[in-house]
Amino acid sequence: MDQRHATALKAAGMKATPKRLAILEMLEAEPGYASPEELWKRLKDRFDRLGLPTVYRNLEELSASGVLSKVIHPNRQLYYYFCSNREHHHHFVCLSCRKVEDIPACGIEALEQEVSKRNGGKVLSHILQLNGLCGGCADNGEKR
Amino acid sequence: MDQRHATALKAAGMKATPKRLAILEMLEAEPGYASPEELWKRLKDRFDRLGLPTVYRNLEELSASGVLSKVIHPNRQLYYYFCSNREHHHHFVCLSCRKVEDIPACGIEALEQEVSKRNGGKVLSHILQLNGLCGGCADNGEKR
DNA sequence: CCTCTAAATAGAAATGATTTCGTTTTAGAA
DNA sequence: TTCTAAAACGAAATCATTTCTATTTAGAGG
Ligand SMILES: [Mn+2]
Ligand SMILES: [Mn+2]
Ligand SMILES: [Zn+2]
Ligand SMILES: [Zn+2]
Repeated sequence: MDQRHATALKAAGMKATPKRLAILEMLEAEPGYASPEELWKRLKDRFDRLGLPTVYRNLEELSASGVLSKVIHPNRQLYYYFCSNREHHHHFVCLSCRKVEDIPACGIEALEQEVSKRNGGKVLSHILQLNGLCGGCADNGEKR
Repeated sequence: MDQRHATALKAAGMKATPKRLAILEMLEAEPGYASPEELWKRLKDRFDRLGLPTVYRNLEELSASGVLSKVIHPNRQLYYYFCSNREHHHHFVCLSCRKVEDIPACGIEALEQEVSKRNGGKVLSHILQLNGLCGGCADNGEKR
């Protein structure tokens, strides 16, 4: 049992079930993001029974509680990844190999202030994602 | 017939059909974003026949050619809006009243360079969106 | 260790936004 | 006016995601 993940789950107010731990282990081992169905196919060998809705539900709950992160993908399907960096930061996502890399800083704070000042609005959240090709994929002619 | 929109369509290599012009007129009059079905319901009175797939198709094509913009919405459904500012810029989207406001500048360029330099990757596109409540909605206690 | 209960899961079925497809209509070039 | 590729129709399909009800289980409390 991975104590780190069990602790993270408890901190999020969630029970540390074997299936949740398995999902976290699998996504942590992954360098990039994965879809619910992919994770399900790879995990269901390790359990007598594992429903696809359970994977969907847990990924969403884990994402909502901040244990996992969700990708905003052009195809509008759901993908999740694991990032242990608790600081506020953003990610570079490779659309070819799915690798997710940290972006150390962003100038969002200035933008938020600008919005508040100019329009009187309130920024509740922001999305900043760079899409492209990572070093490896840019070298090959790959695309997509 | 709105010559500006007809010209924009021609510039995008698309035929200036009455339905496309109607979609553009309606979205331009809108202060915020709208869903395909909403637009369809409001437009089909003005045409003997107007199919929902036609609205979906045109919105997607207009978005792909840059005449319209697409919202990245938390509920993962499709929404589009019209913005005549041809400069590269981003938007503040109110999740309550759907208003879309321009964000004059962003610090993305520095980030892109950082990514290219550090990881050797190539940024093909980026998503930057601030979600929240606009001035009017922040005043009332509204949410959602 | 037991007990107990709210939380988690199973799995079949439903959902519904979006897309597909074969046919018909039309914009606009010639 | 003619002609053709593009656009639109609209019923049907798609399929990722969610819902629902019954069953199981994590873990708090004793
Ligand atoms: Mn990260
Ligand atoms: Mn704009
Ligand atoms: Zn890559
Ligand atoms: Zn608002």
